[in-house]
Amino acid sequence: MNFCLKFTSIRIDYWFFGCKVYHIPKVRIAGAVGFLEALEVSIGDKLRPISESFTLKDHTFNLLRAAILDMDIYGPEADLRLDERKLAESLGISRTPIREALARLAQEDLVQIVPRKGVFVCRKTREEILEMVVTWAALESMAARLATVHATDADLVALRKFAMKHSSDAVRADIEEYSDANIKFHQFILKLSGCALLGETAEGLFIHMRAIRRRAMGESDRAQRSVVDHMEIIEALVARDADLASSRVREHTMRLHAHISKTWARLEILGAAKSAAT
Amino acid sequence: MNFCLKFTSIRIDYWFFGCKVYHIPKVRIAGAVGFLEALEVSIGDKLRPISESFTLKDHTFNLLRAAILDMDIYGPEADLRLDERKLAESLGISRTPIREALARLAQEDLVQIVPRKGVFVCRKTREEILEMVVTWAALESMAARLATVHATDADLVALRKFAMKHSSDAVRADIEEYSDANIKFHQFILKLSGCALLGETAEGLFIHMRAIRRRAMGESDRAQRSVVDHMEIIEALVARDADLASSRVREHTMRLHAHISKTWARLEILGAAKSAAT
DNA sequence: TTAAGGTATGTGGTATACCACAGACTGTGT
DNA sequence: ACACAGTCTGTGGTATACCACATACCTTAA
Repeated sequence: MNFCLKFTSIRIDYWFFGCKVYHIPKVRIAGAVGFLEALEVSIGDKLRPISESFTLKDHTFNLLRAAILDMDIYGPEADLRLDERKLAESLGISRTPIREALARLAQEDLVQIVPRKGVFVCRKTREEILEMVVTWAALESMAARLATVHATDADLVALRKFAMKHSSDAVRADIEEYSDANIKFHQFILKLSGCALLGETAEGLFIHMRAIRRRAMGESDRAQRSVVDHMEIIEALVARDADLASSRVREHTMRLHAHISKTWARLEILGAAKSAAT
Repeated sequence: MNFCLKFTSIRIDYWFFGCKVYHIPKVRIAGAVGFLEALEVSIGDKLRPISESFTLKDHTFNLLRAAILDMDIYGPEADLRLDERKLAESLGISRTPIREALARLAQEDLVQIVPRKGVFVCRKTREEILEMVVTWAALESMAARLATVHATDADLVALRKFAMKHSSDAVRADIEEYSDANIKFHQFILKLSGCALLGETAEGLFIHMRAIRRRAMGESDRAQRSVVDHMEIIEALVARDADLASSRVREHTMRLHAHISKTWARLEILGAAKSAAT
């Protein structure tokens, strides 16, 4: 007993505002059993819109972005140079899509393109990092304010559960683990705001913030303090107190700001070398 | 009597962190008068570092950006299509730098590149605009908070002077004029924060906000209300009251949010059509 | 030995040719 | 009339060739 899938036709006949309207035919299953002839199964259900117009430049962009995120940007021996031709060769594609990806990365301030000199991954100066922290604080404190209105009780329960689950990491001084959870906590709040743009805007800062938070977390008793702060933030959200939630989030992040401002001097030096190279 | 400028040499001999260290020679002015031989004038003072590496792609980027800003994006008959080849022809350059400029614009969400369909200027949906207003409010209210610390008294005097100078525009219902001044007022506050990134981040939203504010300004008595709000903001800044300044700025911008939310239905329709086309 | 000049090489910038696909148009058999 | 299929043109995507400039290196004359 065998089956034969027979397509009478699959054609694109109409376009509606740029969206394909396929003619999905019924598939007749012609087999040994007569009454199966009548059985018609639409395969349309199993057809996804295909990989929506995959392009090398987008792929390259995401690839490079992820690669930069993984790099130890602030390591003393980090290779900050990106060679278009080498990238092209190792990816097995031409320079064109790579250049467009790099152009986008440059727009995001992730890399700096210096004509006829090279493409360099951007290291941020201490001042720039401090400004990122401030901007992050601005976004997240607004997010907390909105969250007191838009978050459901269930959301907040989930947030508290998440925070408590990971508080033990901080106690165990499992920095690496807690650091990731910490970041997710803040992204959680951004999401609860119901304003996607807040999260998206913060996302651009996030790449650098990730390295920063991780580094700061290990210093002094910041992890323990962080746990307390987070709990207080949750309390304010649960109480639906917009002003309180907003200011607690802001102060929490600005404590990171103060910490960096006081503690980190080395970055300033690195930054100075970098800006001199510009 | 004639003079002859004789360059003994202008050479680039050393490179320091990518920065040229020129050998700027002394110029000997050889003329009829003997003692002029001894006179040495450095022409180094008149040498600017040349137009720092001008590139077509950057130029095109700025050009297109400005052009889009000038467009009546939300007009019913606006031509949202950008044709790479036509742009290339009218600018007299090839497609390559244009594509890279477009890639950057796409990264800024100013245009949308649809493979094999076209490049389209992005119209924002009403929801997206509302989110931009919220994000703007977040940034500017933080800026106001910082401004209470970082702005000098002179800065605030200048701000007040600026606001008062243009308040008459609002009274005269000179919307176009006042609208521009209004935007500058807000950018002024962002600048006074001393945190450049806040301003830069807001700049991305600004292109759309400009069209929005202008449009909203003409509706109901928003211009008059705006003048009052601005003055109250200035008072709070002068009083160095961070919480008050911050919340007044936020509430001022969120009033725009509420206004748009209530009033604008047409954009929703336009937006729907646009997103259907995606 | 030193410094001015020439030269080779590597880099990003640009122009161009060609591709695959979108989607409208035309024809053709029923 | 209508469904179906072939075809043609326009679009962005990609590969490639070549350019001008940056810069290290070599040559040569003082």
